[in-house]
Amino acid sequence: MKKGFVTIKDIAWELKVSPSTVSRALKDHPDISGETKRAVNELAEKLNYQPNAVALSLKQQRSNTIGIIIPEIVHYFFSSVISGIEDVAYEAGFNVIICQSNEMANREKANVKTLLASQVDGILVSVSKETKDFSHLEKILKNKVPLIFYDRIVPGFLADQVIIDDFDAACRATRHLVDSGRKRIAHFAGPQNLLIGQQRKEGYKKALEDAGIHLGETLVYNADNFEKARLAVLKILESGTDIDGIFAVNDLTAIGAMQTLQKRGIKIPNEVAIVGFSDGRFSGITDPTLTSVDQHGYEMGTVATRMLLKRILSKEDYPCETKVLHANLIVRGSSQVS
Amino acid sequence: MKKGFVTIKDIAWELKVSPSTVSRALKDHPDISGETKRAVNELAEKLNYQPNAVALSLKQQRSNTIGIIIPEIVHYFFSSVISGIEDVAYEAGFNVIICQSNEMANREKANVKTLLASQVDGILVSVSKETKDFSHLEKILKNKVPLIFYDRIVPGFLADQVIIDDFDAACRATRHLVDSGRKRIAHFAGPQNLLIGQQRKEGYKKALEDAGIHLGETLVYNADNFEKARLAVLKILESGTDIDGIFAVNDLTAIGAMQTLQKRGIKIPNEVAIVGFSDGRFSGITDPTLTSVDQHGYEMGTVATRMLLKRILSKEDYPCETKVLHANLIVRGSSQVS
DNA sequence: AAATTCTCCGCAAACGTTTGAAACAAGCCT
DNA sequence: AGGCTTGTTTCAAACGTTTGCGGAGAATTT
Repeated sequence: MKKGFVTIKDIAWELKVSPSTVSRALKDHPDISGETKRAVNELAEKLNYQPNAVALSLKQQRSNTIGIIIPEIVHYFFSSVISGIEDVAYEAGFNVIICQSNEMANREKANVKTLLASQVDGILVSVSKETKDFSHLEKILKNKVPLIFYDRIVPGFLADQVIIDDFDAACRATRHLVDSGRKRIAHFAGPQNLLIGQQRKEGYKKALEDAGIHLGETLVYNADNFEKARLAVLKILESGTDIDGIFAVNDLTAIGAMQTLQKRGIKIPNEVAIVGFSDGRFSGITDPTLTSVDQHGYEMGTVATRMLLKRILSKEDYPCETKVLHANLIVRGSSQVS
Repeated sequence: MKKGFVTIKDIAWELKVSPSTVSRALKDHPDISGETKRAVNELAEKLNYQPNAVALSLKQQRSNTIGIIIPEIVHYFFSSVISGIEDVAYEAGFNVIICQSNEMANREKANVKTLLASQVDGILVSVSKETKDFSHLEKILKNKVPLIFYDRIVPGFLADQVIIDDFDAACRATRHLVDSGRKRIAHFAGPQNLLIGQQRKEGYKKALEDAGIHLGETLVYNADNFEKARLAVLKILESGTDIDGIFAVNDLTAIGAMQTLQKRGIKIPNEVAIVGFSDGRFSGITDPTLTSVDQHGYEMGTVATRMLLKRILSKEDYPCETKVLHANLIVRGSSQVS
């Protein structure tokens, strides 16, 4: 009464039957007479009865809740992953608890603790950039809670995972530049201690090799944000280096490069074509619009969640799975001479 | 054992004491001898005991979880609100369940149901654009669950709320244009059935009146996205309407306007100055950078959560509160002749 | 008429934890 | 010795729900 919540007991008391009868009536158990069922359901409806999910969790040792650990929700990619997760989870009757690590290892550790204490039935993790030690993740498995990595995985860690084929996507992005006739394509690369940084660079190199363009790393620049891109472009211009295309590790970098080039009067895409990678929201608002790789965050969320639910609902153990999602190249104005 | 979780009973059994003793020992109850306490804590540590949050919730009729209903997480503003909420909530030992309404009324209704079933201790709501009927929100209060509105409120609904002073912010944004010498300032307005649409337009009109510029609504255009902004600008140019400033209802609109003007060779900010509103992520990557209003999403999240926690933790009832946050105008290149 | 089956329902235990009250032992005061 | 207090521990009930088992009564079979 206190909290204003109607319980099975309230209904039982009102109808002068036992709680067990009410429970069974509500779930259409064959042992209960039609008469009783009708009365119970009617009253439940009238009193607006809502089963207490907490009590249920305790009873059946299953919280019907899954936990997400995510680096930073403010990124378009990650928030679309969340949307995918939520949709599948709610569809299956699961709640979702979201924890942000904010790219900090100890925060991530605390998140794991929180989620385990909440008795989540499974956890989806994208590890923070800072995470070096994985004992907290091992603790998850030790507690027999299913764990799925999405996007940012831990190489060698035995768990299900769903990732983007960064290498292939980078390769196709670069090939697109090659196919449109570019020969001197630069790469603005991300940090090489991160897998995505490596993979995207390797994809770039592979595409060039395949095309018989032997540049090695002579046109690879270390630039993974707006400002660094600006500086890299200035360096290119000042050194008189000849380029006719740029494949950037992310959209912000691509946009920084594009603007700096434009300011110097260089025409995009005619003189230099540009391809970005994945940050989603920006590609439509630049001028010209930015060719980029669509990382399919939403799809990644749905796939990862389905893998998790499968683990949760299956009784027996089965080997770890890895799903590789293919990213699409979305060709827009920055690489297409119209 | 099954789930790999250590319970108080396991510890009790191992130490041949009762569960109650263990429970009290863990919370340093004075009734328990130092000897026992030490033994219990030691074993708990060793076995990696984690209190079962679900059992706790059931026992103390408090889940230590708060629910958030949010229109769409992918917007920068909303995701920063979430960050603010999370930080304060976790600080206070509360979990957070996030539900997206995706701007759909019936989805929002389902969210309320989910959250109530999860026995959340309080709910933070930003209503969807579609919501016309508020019975589901009333149900929250009927169940004596505290409810706080943030950003998108329901006028006349008796609940705590925290909002931005849109009127004032719009007024200051417009005044900034006036102060920099602009006389013919257009407003690209949002839908007038939404409060923010109205308020921002009124703020615009107020600033002009204050400055003795009597334009009425002659320069108000209905445009609240990238494409509509493009069309509105074309209309202005074709009709030969003279403008030297634009205050747009959001950043995307501002950017659409800016690009279209630039394509026609009009210099920003020299010929037309532009001010946007709030979408956060875009303002730094345009050329010139975009003057805009910072909505302080993170702060809104923290403030709203503190209000909620106060409600949850206080025993007695007190009148509803409304907190109005002031938004900052961030002056950048699009309105400032350097 | 007795034995069996069927229909419907309640009892009690369980999930993990907390907590008021009771129990027990030991030590102290009359 | 009986009555106190003091210190430590256990008992039992409770939170809301589910579920195996048993039981009462009626209907059916033998």
